[in-house]
Amino acid sequence: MVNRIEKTAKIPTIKRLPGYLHILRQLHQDGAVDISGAVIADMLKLDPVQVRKDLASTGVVGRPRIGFPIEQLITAIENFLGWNNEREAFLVGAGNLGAALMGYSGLGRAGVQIIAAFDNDLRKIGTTIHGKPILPIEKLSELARRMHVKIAILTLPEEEAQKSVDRMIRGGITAIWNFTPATLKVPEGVIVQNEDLSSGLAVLSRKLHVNKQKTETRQKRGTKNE
Amino acid sequence: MVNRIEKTAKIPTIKRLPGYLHILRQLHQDGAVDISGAVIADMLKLDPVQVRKDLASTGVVGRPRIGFPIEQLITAIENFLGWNNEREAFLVGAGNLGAALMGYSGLGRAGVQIIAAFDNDLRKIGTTIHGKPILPIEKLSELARRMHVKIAILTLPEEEAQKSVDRMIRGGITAIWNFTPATLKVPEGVIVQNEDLSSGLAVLSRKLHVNKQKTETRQKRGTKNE
DNA sequence: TATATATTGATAAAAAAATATCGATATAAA
DNA sequence: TTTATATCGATATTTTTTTATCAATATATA
Repeated sequence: MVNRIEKTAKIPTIKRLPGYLHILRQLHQDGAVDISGAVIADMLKLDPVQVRKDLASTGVVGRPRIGFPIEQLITAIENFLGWNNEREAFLVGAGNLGAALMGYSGLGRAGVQIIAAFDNDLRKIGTTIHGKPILPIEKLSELARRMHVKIAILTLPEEEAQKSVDRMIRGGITAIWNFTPATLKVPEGVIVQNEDLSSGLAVLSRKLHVNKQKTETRQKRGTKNE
Repeated sequence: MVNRIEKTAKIPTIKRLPGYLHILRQLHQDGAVDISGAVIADMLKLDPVQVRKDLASTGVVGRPRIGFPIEQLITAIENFLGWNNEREAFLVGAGNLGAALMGYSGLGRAGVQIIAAFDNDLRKIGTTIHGKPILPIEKLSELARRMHVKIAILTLPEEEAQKSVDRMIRGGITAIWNFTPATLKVPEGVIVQNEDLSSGLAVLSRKLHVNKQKTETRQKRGTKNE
C-alpha cells in the first residue's frame, strides 16, 4: 500500500511552501518545465539545501542536471496543503481587517471560500461586503451546523473573541484562524492558528531600534574622539 | 558605563514579546503589581522556563516568591522594542489591506503612526481613509525625503511592489513592512520584514488536511473490519 | 525566631532547524 | 563513445530553540 499521508513536514517547512508555490506558478505561466532547487533558493533568498529538503517533503523527486518538474511540484504542494479542494468558511467580525480578508484573493488560491460574515453591528447586518452577506452573530452557531462549515476566521475585538468562539464550537467549527490577541479556549481537537501582526511588527521595530542605537553610539563616539 | 543595548534577544523571543506586553497591560489595569512567570505561561499557553528566559532578555529581574514587577516589565519591553517613541510611516497601496492597516490600532501601540498613504488610483487620490490622506505615488520619494520618514508599509499588488520599493529607497526609507509575496531587492542596510498571511493559512490548512485524512482512514478501516 | 515554600535564574540536556559535505547520476559536451 | 558537470538526495555537522534540573533566596507561616 502506498503511504497516503505524506511524510509529516515541520512547521517551518509548511510555512515556506506557499512561497514556493507562488513562484512555481509564475514559472509555469512563463512556460518553464523544470527548475533547480538552487534557482528557487536564489529567487527566495533561501538556502539551496533547505529548498531541496522542503520540496522533498512533498514527495516529488528531482533529476540530476535537470531539477524538479514544475507542474508536479505545484500539484504536490497544493495536495500536501489541501489547497486543491474547496472548503467554505465563515468570517466573524466584519470590521476593517474582516473586510480586507473578504477581498483577499489568497484565500481563494488556498481553496477557502468565505460564504458569509457575522457581526453584531445592526448597521452592517443585511448588507454585503465584497459580495458576502453580513449576518447577525446570533445565527453563527446554527448556520455553521446546518451548512457544515468547519472553518472560521476571527477578526473581531478581543473582548468578544471568546464568546464567539464558544458559538463556533457549538456550531461544530473545527478550525479557527485567529487574528485577535486573545488566547482562545477551545476543546481538544479544534485547531487554532494565531495570526499575530504585532509580532512581525516587533521584529521590524527591534531591528530599527538596534540600528538606531548603534548609529547614535557611533556618532557619540565620533564626536568624543574628535 | 551601563550597557545601553540590551542583550540581543533571538527572533522567536522578540516575536513573543508583544504577547507578554499585551497581558501585562491588562494585568496592570486590573491593579496587579507583580506577576510570576508561571502565571504568564499559563495565560499564554507557553512554557514557564521560556517565559522567564524571554523576560530576562529585557533586563528586568524578578524576586523569588513574588515574581516580576509588572510596570517595570511593561516599560522594559516597550523600550526594548522601541515602542515608546513615536515614528512616522508611509503606507503604500491603499487597497483593502492598506485600509485595514490604516485603521489598525496596534500600530499606534507600537509607536508607529501612518501619516499618509500613496496610491496610483486617481479616484482615491485626494481622499482620506481613516483620516489619512491618499497621495499620488509619484510623490512618495520626494515626500519621504522631505519629511524624514523612514518606515514604509507595502500593501499593493505584487507587480508594482519592486517599482515602489525603488521609490522608497530613493526617498531614504530604511525599513519596509512587506505584505506582498514579492521578494524585494533592497540595498544593504535596509530592513525588510515580510508579513505573509498565506504561510499561517498553510499551517492551518495542513493541519485540517491531515486531520481529515486521518478521519477518513479510520472510517475506511472501521467499515472494512465490520 | 526558625522553617517551609514559591519563585527566580543559572546551567545542562534535548529537540528542532538550518547548513555543510559528498557520492551518485543523468544529461550535455567533447 | 567517453568525459565533464550540474544537480539531486542522503548523511553528518552545526546552530538555534526549547525544555529540564536544581541551587539560591526572599517572603510567609509556624
